[in-house]
Amino acid sequence: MTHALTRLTSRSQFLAVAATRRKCARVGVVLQARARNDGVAAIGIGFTATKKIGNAVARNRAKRRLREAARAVLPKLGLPGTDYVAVARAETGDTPFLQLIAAFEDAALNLARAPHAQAGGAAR
RNA sequence: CCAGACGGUCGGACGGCCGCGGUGCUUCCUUGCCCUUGCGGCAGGGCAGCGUCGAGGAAAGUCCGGGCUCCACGGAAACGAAGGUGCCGGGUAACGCCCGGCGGGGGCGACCCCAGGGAAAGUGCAACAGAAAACAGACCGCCAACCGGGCUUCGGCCCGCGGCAAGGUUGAAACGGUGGGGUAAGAGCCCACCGCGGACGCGGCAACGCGGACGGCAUGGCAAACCCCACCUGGAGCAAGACCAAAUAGGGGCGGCACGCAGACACGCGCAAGCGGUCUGCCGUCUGUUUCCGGACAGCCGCCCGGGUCGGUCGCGCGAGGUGCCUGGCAACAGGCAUCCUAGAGGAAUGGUCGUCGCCGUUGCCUCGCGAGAGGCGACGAUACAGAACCCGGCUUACAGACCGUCUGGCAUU
RNA sequence: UGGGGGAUCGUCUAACGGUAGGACCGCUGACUCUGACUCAGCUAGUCUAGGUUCGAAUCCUAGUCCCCCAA
Repeated sequence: MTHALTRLTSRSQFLAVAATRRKCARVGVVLQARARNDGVAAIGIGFTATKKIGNAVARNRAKRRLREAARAVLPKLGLPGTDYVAVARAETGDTPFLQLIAAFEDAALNLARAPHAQAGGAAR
């Protein structure tokens, strides 16, 4: 089954995902996840690249490659109703693309195995 | 052929597969409004299909100049503060930019570099060294002609009053330089040449250049020290600004309901129960510091209005525009004609990936050649700087490489 | 995006345009049986590149990096 992808844009959305502390780092990508628990099945995805990656050209290129990887992976392996944030790393721009996709898949599966409800409703 | 100078152009190509943004048309779905209720009209949204367009020479740094928008000011000018610019002429909407010229410096040369106004308006600065660092002065020195004194072997010697600024030393810099005359020794004291200043003449729009009577050396340096002079500048910035406009809270208005308890009444309506009215006491909150006393507010629901946040729309792509030709001009540039319309995103599109090729470097093999080398095939590596964010004119900085034109120096050949 | 400020030994700081000074740290030596304290000495710096000036940490220009403010 596949689900529609919606883009995360605002700072508050990124902070909400980061606040769950659920992340998985692989070569070329750090993936964060947060279950929204709002009944909407769509998968949210946001991309970010820090200045450590390089200049604007390098940052945009890293985000574009992550978008392509997310488009290939998340409709199959992403959990419905979950927001993901993909963080670019220094090697994102020149990792072979198949390797980048494999890393993305591995990270998505790893986050899917972890206890789901606890991570999302963690407002303590 | 080698080395170099200047100006300009480009800055990977093609093809699969999968995608993104704008826009036009079409089918379908959908929201709101309007009515003449119809596969109606208007405005908008969405999926899909087809067509079409989609980063740069610096998009960068944000160092200048403008457009545009809002704010301030009645208009204009002058003065002042603060900041900036600074040879002359021209170009430009404007500029700290560009072009041409002048002056100074560098290079054999093509050519390159220079914040390059004023130091006789004033204030100030120059460590150390040195006698002295800017109204000159005299440390080491030089002199013994004049005046005075002393000694004397009668040649002269010494001292004082003095004269001098040539020589020495230091320094980044020492009050013109060289030579000769002159003198007691000296000194532009005199002369020649050089340097400097320079009335005036000539050329040039001007900066300035050429000549130069005469002067007799004056006016040392620093203004990217303060400063003086001339000229320029109101402030903020598209996150400017304009419009539409949730939920919640609060403001204003209208309507409806509610408007406590007890007591009294000769009040109104009603047959009555009762409802309302007036008065007194009590109760809630706030307030005048407290009491007394006085004042104010009272709750709920619905609708409307204006402000306004999240959000959205516009601003936002026809312009000091590009290209070609002609005309004027040394040029920057200007004018005319023709022709073209060419990105508009919003965490931010213009790509991701694969293949083939090109280009460059290293290297291996083969062929040709006496040789320098040339060609072919392959392997590996590299393929730059960098992403519009309101727009335009400049400057600055970054950049693998490729190409074109003009010119200079050298070598060879004719 | 716009505005403002800064850069000096490893760290924190001084320095009218004239030899870059101090404190802490580090190292060496002395003192001590040893360590600490103390004393003496040493090492080490003007962000980068140009320019003005006789001379630049200082003045000017360009660049690099950092910090702060508004939204």
